[in-house]
Amino acid sequence: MSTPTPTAPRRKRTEVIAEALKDYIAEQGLVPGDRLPQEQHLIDALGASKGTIREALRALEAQGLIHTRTGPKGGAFIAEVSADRSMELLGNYFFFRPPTIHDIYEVRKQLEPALVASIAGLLDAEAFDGLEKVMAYYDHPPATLEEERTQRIKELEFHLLLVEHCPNPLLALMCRYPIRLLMSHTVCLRIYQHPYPELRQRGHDYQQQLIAALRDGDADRASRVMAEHMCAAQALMEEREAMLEKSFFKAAGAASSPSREYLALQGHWPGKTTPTG
Amino acid sequence: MSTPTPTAPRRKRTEVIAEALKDYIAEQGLVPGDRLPQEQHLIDALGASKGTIREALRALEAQGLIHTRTGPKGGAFIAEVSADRSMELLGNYFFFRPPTIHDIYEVRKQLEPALVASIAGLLDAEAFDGLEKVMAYYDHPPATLEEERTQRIKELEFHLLLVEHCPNPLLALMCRYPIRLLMSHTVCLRIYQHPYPELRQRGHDYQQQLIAALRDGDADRASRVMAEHMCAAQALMEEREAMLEKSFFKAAGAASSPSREYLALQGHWPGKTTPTG
DNA sequence: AGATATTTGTTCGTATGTATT
DNA sequence: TAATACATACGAACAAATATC
Repeated sequence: MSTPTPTAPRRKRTEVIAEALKDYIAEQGLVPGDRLPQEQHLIDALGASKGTIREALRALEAQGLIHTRTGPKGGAFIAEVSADRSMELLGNYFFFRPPTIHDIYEVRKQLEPALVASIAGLLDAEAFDGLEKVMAYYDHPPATLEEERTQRIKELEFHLLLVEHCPNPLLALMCRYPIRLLMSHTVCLRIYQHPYPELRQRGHDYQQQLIAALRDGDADRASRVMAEHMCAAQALMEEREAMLEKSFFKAAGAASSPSREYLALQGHWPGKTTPTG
Repeated sequence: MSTPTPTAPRRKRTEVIAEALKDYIAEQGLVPGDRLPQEQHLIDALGASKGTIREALRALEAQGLIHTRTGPKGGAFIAEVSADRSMELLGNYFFFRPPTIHDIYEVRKQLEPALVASIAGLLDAEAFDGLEKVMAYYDHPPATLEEERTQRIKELEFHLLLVEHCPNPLLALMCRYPIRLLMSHTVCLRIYQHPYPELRQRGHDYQQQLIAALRDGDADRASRVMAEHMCAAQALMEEREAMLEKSFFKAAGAASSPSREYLALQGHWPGKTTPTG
């Protein structure tokens, strides 16, 4: 009864085990916090060696599905995949297909109005308090370029705060991701490093109107304000992007991230363990 | 020298290696198709054992970042993460936060009008041909319940075809995912198994109008048609969902996925609720 | 087509690290 | 502190796949 799987390229034992574990989780209805059988048990039950089992567990861990602890009472535990982890994984998809500023705002423009509509009437005093606290970071012109950049990031955090209250998990993640993209987008970081009084001023105004609408529980008005806000921001950002492209057209060396272990691949490795018996 | 770093959970060697490899990929500017150093080289360069290296590679593979081949000229190759893989990983996030039909349509309603606007004028004869070929599956009332379900799936495929032509990768993925969700959503599958002449008829009409608008390269009209289409579909689906919920309120056994290895070993699995036996 | 070399895939035995009791 | 239970890591050997001759 060995289904030959016509075009299948002979799946690795590790993959099969990983899928078996996933199925097991679904089948048993395991929920976050539950523990998987221990390594030795899996070895016996699946007839695979420790190495293979561990590779499978590593694959699940990379997907954020489990995390492991050592010691008694340790083992592999089901985890609720975090939004951060999911967006990190999403980032891999876009690594070789980087969205442009335009692409990102095209999505924000569609989704964030719906987002605020969905949370109108759901915010409590604490939520409004948090929003206003963030807005305080940019209710005044920045004194330095450093503050300029901080203000831009805080403006984006304002939007992330809104997402927190969205009852629609799908809409929430889809709103969150473009915002995170902007926070780390190279072009944005360049744009954010230049003075841009208009962007701050108009953004702040819109957000005040938005809060007013949300306080009234007026979903439609909130939605309209956000739509305008997004359109204005898109226009300003794209205009700014074009300006920057013209002004310096050379590829500035990317902000050098601190050198890490991979440097060993090029020669020098902090002699950790010399495995010379 | 009491507790070295109380908050640091002491990262596993495997994780460190996995990150090192990721950094290496970024630093070296490797692109899909490029090969990573072979196992033995990594073992030497990173001073880790074969098992550890392999676990790290497995983690990258689970993320869709690499795939490996055996034999001469084999090794670990950089892969372009596929949309399918990304959506699979996204599925993990929503596993414990399942969006409702309403949630899904709320997103589709916002995004798909923008989608068709973005592809107006970009479709060639072949593209229109493909769209009409799919529509042929449901240009007539279904004869059987089986055909009923097939027609619903084909309608969704129509939308997936549109996505293929979207130049905005972010928008494309975000349109694709809700559609895939509907294709596998348990509630949808229940809904799709019941006759629903109106849904088919109206959907087909809208799609014809949509194609006409796209042929004219009229982004605005295409967008409006899609918006109406989505609103109508949402209303019909939610109404239908409510009906079904009333009619039978028991959880029908989910369509069991094809038996995998673990089924053969099911006797060996421990029960879920075995508290520290 | 068949032999061979190269490279990953899998297993086993053992030792170490870490958290619970 | 010691004993225990569990994951983590190492290394050597062997198996399987596949490109090349």
